[in-house]
Amino acid sequence: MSAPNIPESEWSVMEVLWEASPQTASEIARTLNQSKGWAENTVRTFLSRLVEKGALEIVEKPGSSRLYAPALKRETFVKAECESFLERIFQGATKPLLVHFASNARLTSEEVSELKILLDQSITKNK
Amino acid sequence: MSAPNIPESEWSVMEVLWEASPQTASEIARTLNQSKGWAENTVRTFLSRLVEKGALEIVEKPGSSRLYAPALKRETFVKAECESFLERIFQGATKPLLVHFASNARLTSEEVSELKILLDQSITKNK
DNA sequence: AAAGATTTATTACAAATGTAGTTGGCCCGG
DNA sequence: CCGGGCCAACTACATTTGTAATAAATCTTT
Repeated sequence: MSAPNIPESEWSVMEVLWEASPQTASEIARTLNQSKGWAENTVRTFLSRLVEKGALEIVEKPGSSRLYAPALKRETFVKAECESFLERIFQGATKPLLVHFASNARLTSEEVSELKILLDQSITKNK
Repeated sequence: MSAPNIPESEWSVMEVLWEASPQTASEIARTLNQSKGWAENTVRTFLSRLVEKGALEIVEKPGSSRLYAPALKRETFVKAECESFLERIFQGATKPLLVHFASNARLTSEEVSELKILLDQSITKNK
């Protein structure tokens, strides 16, 4: 099961749960009311949609409110989003993307060193 | 005027015009029919929507078909898309983004050298 | 000028997204 | 046992996106 496609507002809901889970709907709603000003029912709608899409799981707690938790790791979603972004904007070519972001980055020299190591490792580990 | 938000299919239309412009609707439609299988009217719909959004300009040619051309450079759109992506997925932090893509990249050593130079330049040019 | 071809404009319509409101149960404190 | 609250389910409704079809205007060619 790969990561389903998730629109922006639902993504915000996921973030809350990746931060801490499981949580009840009203906990999540409270958080998002603060950060986004969304009404409780709005959040509940997003929760349902996310469950339908298989992005969230419900933990039924007999006798008390349900708990929601991510069905997939953030990693997985990030990977999917990155791929589609790369495809969409840079025609799948990683280098121009790196050029773009590297040109606009503000990095410390430690960060740069770290990235250089990664780059070296990425040298044609093409076989 | 910053870049309007453009959905995926409209983006494809833009790509055609960034490749070569100006072009008539039917030329564009022919191209996209080949690459995407879209009907001529579909393409014409996207063209109108893009004009409304201010992403395309019409060059009226008295006595012959109109020509369409991008109102903004691809660059500008790419920049906007990149920013929102960075924000959305990496909370605005460029380094993790670079790490992600660098880790998955397949690059030649020339490309790596080039990128290293860019990285060096990005070292705290913070003042 | 009439018919056909081509362009442009208008309209359609379903699915997805953003943003809730309303209704029906169930539990708790009087 | 009754009224409030909270939770879950269902319904609502405007916009945007994807995907055109149809109608109207225009140009072109006998």
